[in-house]
Amino acid sequence: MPAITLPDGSVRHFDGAVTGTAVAESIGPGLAKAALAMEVDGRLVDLSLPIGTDAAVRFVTRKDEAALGLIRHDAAHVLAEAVQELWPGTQVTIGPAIENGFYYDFARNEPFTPEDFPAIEAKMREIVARGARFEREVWPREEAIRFFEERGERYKAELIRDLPESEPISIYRQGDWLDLCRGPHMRSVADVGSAFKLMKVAGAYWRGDHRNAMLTRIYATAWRDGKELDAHLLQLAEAERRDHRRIGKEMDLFHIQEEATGSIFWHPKGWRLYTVLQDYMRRAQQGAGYQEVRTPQLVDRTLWEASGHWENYRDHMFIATVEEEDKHLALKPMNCPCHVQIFRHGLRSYRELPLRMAEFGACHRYEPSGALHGIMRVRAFTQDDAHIFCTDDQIAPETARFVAMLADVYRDLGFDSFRVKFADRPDNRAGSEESWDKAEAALKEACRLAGVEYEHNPGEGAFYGPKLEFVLRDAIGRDWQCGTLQVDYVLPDRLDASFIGEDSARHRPVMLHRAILGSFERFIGILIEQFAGRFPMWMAPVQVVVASIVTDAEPYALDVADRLRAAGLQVEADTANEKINAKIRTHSLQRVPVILVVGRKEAEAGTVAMRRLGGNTQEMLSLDEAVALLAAEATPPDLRRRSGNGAGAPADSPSTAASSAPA
RNA sequence: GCUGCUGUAGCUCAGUGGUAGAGCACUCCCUUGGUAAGGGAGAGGUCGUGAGUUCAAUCCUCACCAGCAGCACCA
Repeated sequence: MPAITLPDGSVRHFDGAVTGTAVAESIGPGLAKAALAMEVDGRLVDLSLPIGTDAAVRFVTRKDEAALGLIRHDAAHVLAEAVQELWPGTQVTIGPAIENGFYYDFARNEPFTPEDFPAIEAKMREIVARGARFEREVWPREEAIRFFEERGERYKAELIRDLPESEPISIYRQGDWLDLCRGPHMRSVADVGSAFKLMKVAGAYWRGDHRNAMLTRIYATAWRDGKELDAHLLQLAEAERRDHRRIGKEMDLFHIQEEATGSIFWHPKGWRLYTVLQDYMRRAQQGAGYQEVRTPQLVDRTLWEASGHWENYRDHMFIATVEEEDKHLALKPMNCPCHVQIFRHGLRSYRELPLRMAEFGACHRYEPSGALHGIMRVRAFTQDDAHIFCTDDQIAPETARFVAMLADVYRDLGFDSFRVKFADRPDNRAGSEESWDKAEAALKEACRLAGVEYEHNPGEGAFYGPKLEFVLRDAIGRDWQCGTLQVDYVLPDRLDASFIGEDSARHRPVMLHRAILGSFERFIGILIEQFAGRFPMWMAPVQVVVASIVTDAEPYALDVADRLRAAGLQVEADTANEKINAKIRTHSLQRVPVILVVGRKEAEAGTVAMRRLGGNTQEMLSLDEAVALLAAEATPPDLRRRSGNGAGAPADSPSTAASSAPA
């Protein structure tokens, strides 16, 4: 006599086990028609599943977000059926729903190409139109293995073999086709609908392990209706429009060429961006009590052996040798061992702790060729790195202090919120279990005291310690992991760092590795995409262009540019033999935030006609007013706070620069 | 690194087994124009690199390099 509790709190009683379908029908024909699956006590299951005991039931309809996962998973089955119908002999493996869609990995000698997509999509639509019902069956394990092996589906057979004994072997049929699957599924393939699209083909290792065979994967996107599909495709187009590689080219910020793959040639405008950001970070660090240092690029392998990096990352290090000396020097892949060298140069007192040592550390790592990506993933990069040498007791306050600094920086750089992840011990790690216990507990406690809430990210810590990962969300909803804070008991021990305590005895400091941007290269890539190249005034590589209308106004245009330059602005004068329309167009496409137009009128009156990027109106200002206004807008947010902008201005008053950024 | 795709002018791209084309950008000339492209002329490429097939290769084959997508990696 199961009693079914519905989300509105009402309870329905049934004589004996009852399927979800029957429950839905008892509620009403509308729901019976709309229900795709149900949640029984919070677990998503097939409507056909009989409910034998009291339970809370919620029906999932197409309106429900949860329908997305079902549609995508069912669509994956439809894709697999379509492919096997078109190319018999292709082996199926797995095909999960993922963010925005699904994929299916196939084993086939001949890989698929996008040219195959129309045929596959047509076949999928045919299968959806057939509308076969999903039927779940539970098979004896041995029979299932034999069945798939006889059909030459050795991957499926392997999957079944590796399922735990307790797991029932469930098979879903859709018409003549069937697949091993945990479920749940909707009622029939017709529920998949038509809002799906095959996106790309790619290789993928069987079970994600690079030692295994490479399968051929088809990615697809699937949604509840065509409108959602279109919105998603639009979002992809938007991401492409913002691609930092495209914008970097368009705005002449940087380039990369074959002779230095993975390293960046920064052009003047890109380097301007870089130095503005670096200057800002330098001020932020000074304000937060860091001491800046600079350490060697080339360091003998013995130091990397001592630190443990040689053992773990030797293959990813650039090695330089000198024939006369039989020495192996490594281009430093990171800064921490060098910072320890400064720390241990001379006796340290507990009075010096916490000691915050910062470096814009230029590092080189031999990244695998397939990992390189524009300026986001490179082989030569500069970290906004720092190490805090402190005692156990100082971990919590230093964590709080760091998180506060990081939040300020992110806000100034145009990111209002971030998430935190807690990454704990990885499989491949240095240090004893005890030290890991201690480090993880200390970091957790520090988060608690600092009021930092985090998600768990198991097994993703650094090899020497657990870490907090700080994740930004950009203007179009993408996440970027940038900041990090890592607790390290291992390195101070390996490199024998110590300080003299109050008790006159030697003690080991803890090291906190931390970064806010991560690397300048990657972060600038993120900024380019975040702003789509339309930087706030203070970051813009060219802040103002003075455009003359007629030759007579040329001397005045040059004067105006000089005045702005003297006020510290990045300014260009455009006195080319072009119409003003063409100049406006050129500099708007270059995403220059402010264009000052000067003709005869302005030259005579000592004024400028100001036009802002994204607007199509002009404002007439005297030259003095314009210089004062633009210089104020171009002031970095931290300096604006410092100068106070008048007494009593709130520290976090919205910046004019930000408000002038185009919508 | 793995799988697949791509590589032609500064940029975006077309094209052919008989040694190349467009638009934009660039240079010069005309034009002095008031808020997203004024007109004309010119210059610019050993078709990623190296081998092979062929009477003949930018085009076909192979290798390498680089880029793109995904996977794997990311101290």
